[in-house]
Amino acid sequence: MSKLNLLDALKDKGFKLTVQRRRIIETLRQLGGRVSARDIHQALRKKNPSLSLDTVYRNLRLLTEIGLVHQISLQSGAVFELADDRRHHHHLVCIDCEKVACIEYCPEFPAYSDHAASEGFTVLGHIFEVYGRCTECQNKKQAANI
Amino acid sequence: MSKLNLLDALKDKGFKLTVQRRRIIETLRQLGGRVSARDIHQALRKKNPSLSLDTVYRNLRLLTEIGLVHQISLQSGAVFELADDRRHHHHLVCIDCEKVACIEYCPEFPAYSDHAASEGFTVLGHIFEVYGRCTECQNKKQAANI
DNA sequence: TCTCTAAATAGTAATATTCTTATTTGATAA
DNA sequence: TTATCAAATAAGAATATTACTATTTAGAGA
Repeated sequence: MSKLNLLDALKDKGFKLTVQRRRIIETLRQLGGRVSARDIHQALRKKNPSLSLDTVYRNLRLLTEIGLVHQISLQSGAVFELADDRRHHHHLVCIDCEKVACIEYCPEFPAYSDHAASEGFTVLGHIFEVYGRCTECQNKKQAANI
Repeated sequence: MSKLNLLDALKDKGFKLTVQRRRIIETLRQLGGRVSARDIHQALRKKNPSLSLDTVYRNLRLLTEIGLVHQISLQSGAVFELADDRRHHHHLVCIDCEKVACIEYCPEFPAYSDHAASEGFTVLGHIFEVYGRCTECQNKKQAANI
């Protein structure tokens, strides 16, 4: 999804195109993947000192909920990335070392939208994260148990 | 999964069976679904004043990561429930009114474990949440736009 | 363009969650 | 049973995230 389409998508769903939202999306794109709310806030504060941290959080949550942004929950806090830079995907998080790997898989939309419809829900977005152990941490674990 | 099996599962994965863990699991069962870390902490404080809130958070995260507990991320904070009380399931969350509905669907394990394996990951658990709008909030939204 | 209104924001306060470090404890093996 | 040690905990400090409220603003329509 291009930048324009992102803004269109926001508008289509009935949300306003505020300057803050434009800037947050722009910054998500500029900084690349896996940035925290604080990262975005600090980057934007340089030129727009009045930007509220609350606004960053509020919009990241909104963008996540309507599927335009991916959220990755690490122990150290949440990080985000635009959902449009590559094919829709999710993440593997190592519970020992916090390493993140991309997983080229997404729970298929039709598979659960039917269930959602039966509950009267209109689906907008989702969060899907897989937890496990990476190769190195599995080996460490085994070595410790010898 | 019965209570004993839960404890066995913890042990099998190499985690210690501390009294705090037993009590947290026991409380999750007693309080039923969708309790917050604070709920659990307060319930246990009555009889065990020294229990640390940090311990509750740490264990809820661990239990979630290894798939024994479900986490639901609401705007007001995260709530949890044992994964064993009924068939494995997930949740629909209304982004307007925060209503939660159960969705009898889970991204099938084999479908993504292959992807995970190719990255060298051993899968332990996952978080899957669907965001959307419930019937009432869709109607409100439409009424407002007339 | 001007007005109007619900939605969004800024600033700050309040909570929620995680981190740090010294101490305790479950599990293992002698 | 006892010693040992990595894992887990308690307590409190530090961050992360959300809530509250007065004010501003995007978008719709006159």
